Amino acid sequence: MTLTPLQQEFILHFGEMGSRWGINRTVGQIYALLFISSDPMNAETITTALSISRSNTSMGLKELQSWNLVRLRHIPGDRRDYFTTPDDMWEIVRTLIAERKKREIDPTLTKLRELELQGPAGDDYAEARIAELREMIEMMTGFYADMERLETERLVKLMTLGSRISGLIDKTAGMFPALTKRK
Amino acid sequence: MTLTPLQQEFILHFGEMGSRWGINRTVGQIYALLFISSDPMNAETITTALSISRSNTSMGLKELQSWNLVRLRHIPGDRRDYFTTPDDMWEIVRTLIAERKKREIDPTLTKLRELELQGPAGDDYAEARIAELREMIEMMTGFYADMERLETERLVKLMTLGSRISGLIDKTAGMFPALTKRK
DNA sequence: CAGTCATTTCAGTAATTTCTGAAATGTAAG
DNA sequence: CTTACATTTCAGAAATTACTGAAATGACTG
Repeated sequence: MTLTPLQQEFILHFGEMGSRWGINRTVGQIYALLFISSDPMNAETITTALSISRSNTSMGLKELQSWNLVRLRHIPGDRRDYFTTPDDMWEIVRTLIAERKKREIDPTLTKLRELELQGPAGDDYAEARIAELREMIEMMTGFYADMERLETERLVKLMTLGSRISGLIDKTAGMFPALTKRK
Repeated sequence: MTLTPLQQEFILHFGEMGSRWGINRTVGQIYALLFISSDPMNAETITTALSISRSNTSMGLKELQSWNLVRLRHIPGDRRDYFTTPDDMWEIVRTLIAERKKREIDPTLTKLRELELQGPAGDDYAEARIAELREMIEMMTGFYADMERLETERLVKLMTLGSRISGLIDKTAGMFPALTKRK
């Protein structure tokens, strides 16, 4: 397994970015390798391609599976596990956002609700800030949930609307009067 | 400086989440403390409130300043630096997204463009994947740039529109025929 | 069911990150 | 210019995270 210079550079970059993305270097590299490889790969191939230990590969793949970022494949007559990333880029992005939300936002939303349930703590400012933060997160996760339900086709349309979105939003003021009342 | 149980729990949670958010525990705690405190705080107060070292506070505040997440304030007759978080939650969210984009996405976008400029590397699949990834990132950052330009009022409207946006998007097909042609 | 191959687990080590205390630097006031 | 803080820097210690090799487990095959 030899990598082209292009693959090398791409993989090394993902490794370096890993820490910023909340994964470690090897996990980033494994993902990058699978992402730019047309065919599924087994653990042994990954191990030699990246010059890491077999056990490291195993743990990295486990991590990627926990993120739902890789697909397990099998080849007839070969009992090794093969891995790929989805072909569809939108599927990848959706998974990534969903998983990050699950790890980075949901626990905090839960905690904030918990704190509010504990009732007045005699600290009006803190309580108000916590409520405000919770409301903000709820609004954003609510919007995300709506977007998640849209088919890719419509999502693309929305994203490419650009500045025309502005006028569109205003038009809705008349269509849904209930929306115009803001606290 | 004594913290209420509510403050304590909130701060500890932010500390624990810190690593998932790409900051360390004390940076998370300092931010949390400032966020739920009505008045600006100086480094010494933060240090004792969180039971950390003065130097750690200094470094943490530097980090938060590099993220643009805190504001420096001064009190007449007091030459110490005081820190707060913005009152406006939307400002906080905008900053957070902008900074994460800068750290987590922009470097990769740059690298991908760089790789494409290096010309054909004789690996069609990898090249196609890299181009596809770049296009996806460009579409999303482009959309983000558009959203960033919207005033908060309109952004709130859009976010609360939610799935009702769907029908609206379809209507635009007639309004802007150019948009309907997708590759 | 014995042998072979694939994967996982795990204890120890290596590498990295975070934190501290002390010293250095900066800064305003007298 | 000196004193009195305030803040930053930085080398080493502490804590955490990542990685490896060896052993254990699992799973198919003949």
